[in-house]
Amino acid sequence: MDSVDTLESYVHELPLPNQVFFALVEATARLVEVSDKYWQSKGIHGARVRILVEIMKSGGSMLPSVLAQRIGVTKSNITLLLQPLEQDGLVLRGSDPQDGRKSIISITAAGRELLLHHLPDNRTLVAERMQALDEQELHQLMGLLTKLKRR
Amino acid sequence: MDSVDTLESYVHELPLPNQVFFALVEATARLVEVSDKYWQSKGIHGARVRILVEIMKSGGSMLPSVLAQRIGVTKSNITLLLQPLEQDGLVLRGSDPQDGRKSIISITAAGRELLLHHLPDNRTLVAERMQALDEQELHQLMGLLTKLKRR
DNA sequence: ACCATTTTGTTAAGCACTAAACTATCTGGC
DNA sequence: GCCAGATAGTTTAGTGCTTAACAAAATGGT
Repeated sequence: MDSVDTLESYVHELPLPNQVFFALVEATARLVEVSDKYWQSKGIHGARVRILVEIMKSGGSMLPSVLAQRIGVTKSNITLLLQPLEQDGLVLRGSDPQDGRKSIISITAAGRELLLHHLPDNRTLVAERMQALDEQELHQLMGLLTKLKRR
Repeated sequence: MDSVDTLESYVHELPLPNQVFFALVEATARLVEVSDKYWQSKGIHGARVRILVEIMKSGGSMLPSVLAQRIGVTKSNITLLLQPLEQDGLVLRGSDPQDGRKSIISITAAGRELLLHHLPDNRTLVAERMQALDEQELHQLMGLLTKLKRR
């Protein structure tokens, strides 16, 4: 078996772990697309919504740096994402009296309004796409993903 | 229970399908990062490797348009991805004598070389990160993902 | 045989993100 | 109390992708 045959068969005969990897990527991409398209259709920037949600989870206000870490983007990106949010009055920027470097970002009434208005629909939409799995299967999947994350 | 409490609890008490959704996104992002970092460390553009693999899967040559569809990017992106591949001599652009619009992209010996040299390592790396799951669990996960994709 | 329509690929402009360099502020060791 | 280093956030330049407008070539109905 020369190298040509080796490569040819190699790209076709995928080991199980790699098969699962590609299946994960594909399945997730489809679901993310559903969610993204929702926000897109409403003219809302999905990543900005995640900021609002994260602020809510932290009790209504938090630092840009923590925000960046939680959401998994760079601090420079957070700067760029916060600008229009502030402009649109969805978040408010305060300053930490103890530390002049820090900005305390808090969600406004308008920000909460946006979440209240759109988040349920978005989540329902995503949940609908998961209906292929029943509750027991969802728990099973959750367990496997948790295990995968832990290693 | 006023709207403030509603939103506050809402962001914390995530329904199971949405929990699973976020777990999927997170787990997949980690795995993709592993693979991406590999190509990055080798100074190779990951998306371009996917093109080479896809050409191999199609028997050594294919059209840019089909490539775009298989890989899941736009045709304009394929144009941009193919340019450096051609420049580096990893693919070759031929023309279809039957249809002057079409370009037939084929992988070169150098392209095959690149795959032979790097693909096994990359796949091993990804597979290692899946070792948290045994074979039975991998089959289980694969089954759930397939079911999820089908609907 | 001709022209409207479709298809293939490229070009141009723009968007979301990153990495690196920078500014401003704070901290700890002396 | 000072200053070297660390930390928070911004700015700038660049990357990878998309959408929209485009050019070239093929197709099909009349």
